[in-house]
Amino acid sequence: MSPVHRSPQRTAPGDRALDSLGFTLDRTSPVPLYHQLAQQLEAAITHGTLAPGNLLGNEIDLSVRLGLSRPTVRQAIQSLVDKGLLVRRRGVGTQVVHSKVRRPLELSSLYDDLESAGQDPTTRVLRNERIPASAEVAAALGVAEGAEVTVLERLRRAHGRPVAFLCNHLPAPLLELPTERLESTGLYRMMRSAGIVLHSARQSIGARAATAEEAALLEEKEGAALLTMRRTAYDVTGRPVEYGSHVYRASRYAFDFQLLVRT
Amino acid sequence: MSPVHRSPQRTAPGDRALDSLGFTLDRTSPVPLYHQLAQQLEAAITHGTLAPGNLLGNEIDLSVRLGLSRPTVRQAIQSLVDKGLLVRRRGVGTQVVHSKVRRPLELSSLYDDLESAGQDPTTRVLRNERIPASAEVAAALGVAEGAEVTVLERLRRAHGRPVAFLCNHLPAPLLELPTERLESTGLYRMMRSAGIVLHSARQSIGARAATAEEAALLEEKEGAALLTMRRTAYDVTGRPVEYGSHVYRASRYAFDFQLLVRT
DNA sequence: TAGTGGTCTAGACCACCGC
DNA sequence: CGGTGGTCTAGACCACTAT
Repeated sequence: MSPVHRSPQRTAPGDRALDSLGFTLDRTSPVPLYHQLAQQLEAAITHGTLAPGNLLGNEIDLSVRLGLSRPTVRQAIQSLVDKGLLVRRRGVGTQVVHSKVRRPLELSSLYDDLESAGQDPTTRVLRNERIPASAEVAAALGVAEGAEVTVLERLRRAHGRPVAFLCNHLPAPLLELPTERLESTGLYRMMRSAGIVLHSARQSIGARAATAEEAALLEEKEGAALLTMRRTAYDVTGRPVEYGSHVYRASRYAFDFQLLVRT
Repeated sequence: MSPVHRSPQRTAPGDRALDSLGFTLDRTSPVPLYHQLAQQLEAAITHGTLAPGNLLGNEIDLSVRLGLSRPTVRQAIQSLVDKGLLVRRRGVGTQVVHSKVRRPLELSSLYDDLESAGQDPTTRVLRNERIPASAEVAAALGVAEGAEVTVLERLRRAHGRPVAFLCNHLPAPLLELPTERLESTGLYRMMRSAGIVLHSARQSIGARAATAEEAALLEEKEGAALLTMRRTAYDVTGRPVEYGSHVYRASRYAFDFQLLVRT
């Protein structure tokens, strides 16, 4: 006479695939329970164990089966809804979204710099010095004109061919940027390990024709279409910590990302 | 001997500006309490009543003062953290982010089509008919090649001058798209009022040189740099509902948005 | 050490959906 | 109508930060 009664395995397509999944929760772990659950659900979705359209089963049953409270289960589910992997509908249930929708995780070039820098693509530092801030840079970084800033110019290659020219400015007192580490580690990783916690960035993506210098550097013809990106990044205190001005070879690069619709 | 004791008004800069704010909560309203609170907090931030750097006061006090439970207050605060308006730090408190960080709400061209279509910018429909799907369109929309799709070609102007050429394909059975309504209402609004609930979109932004036809249409020179955007939009069931292929005059248009860093 | 947000529990009632 | 997620409560203990 258990308080929970599992209905006789409904084999209708797209139903309760969760029943047979073995979830393991470690209450001694420092990882929050809702996060452990979310990770395992996400893995099950990624591996196809939880197929698109599958219902997750109602939250009450789920919490009883897992030995968790309902709010904790909801928190796990909510995090996957926020990632776009699950959809909740009142009166219906929670189901896995169809696969086409969730292939590229999201984000744009900030992610690119943040994670994949110095990997498959190689980056060569062309310039790395401290100079007085120009009016434009000073305004973007919120420092006084003439204040010392670090200027960085880098050429990024993929498969041996140029992809982008990156110019970045940072307040000089913020951190040291030895060229060797920059080439192997990537700018954002270095900022993070220097204790700088990023909060957000404002970006503007545009296009224009290549100048003669840009063309030479990127192995394009003068006047070729280039993709441009300007960005100011802020840390959690709201202080601007980086101002970037990048140009990409449009013939070899595009910004790919996913948008979730705010409901 | 009240269980909560309010420390003597600290007047240090950036502290407890919330004390004097009058929040009104209506328990008979269909609007959730956490949402009412979030809206009023957001308004206070937007109007500057809650200045950047201001601490919000701890969640326990706040919930007592408002007559709400702590989880409800947390839910309100969390929604503003997700929007990038507030920052929480354990052991410190919750504070308003600095203003530069939060100027443009976020989103890119999906928002543009979703909200601002048919407003200041005017849109002229150049083509609106039903045709058999090409291989490319069929693949993008997940329909059979040759299935009936609606093709839309529009020219968008701002301040009387061309800004973008928009080409969209939709599964024909999805909805009716009378040209007159399209020009006044915008595509996404029409989809929404037809009961189509959007979930997400995959986008790719690139650049290339203008063809002769595009140049003529957009009042640019042949070979001028254009910004391009390709997008597939999905509804909550994961079904593709729109495939768009847009070109923008780079000299008069850029994608502007804010990224929040996933922590 | 005191104060903050982070996590978690065990209930409750309601609104919406599909049958 | 029964089942689902949506909202809300009133506690509890823990981890981190600053002083």
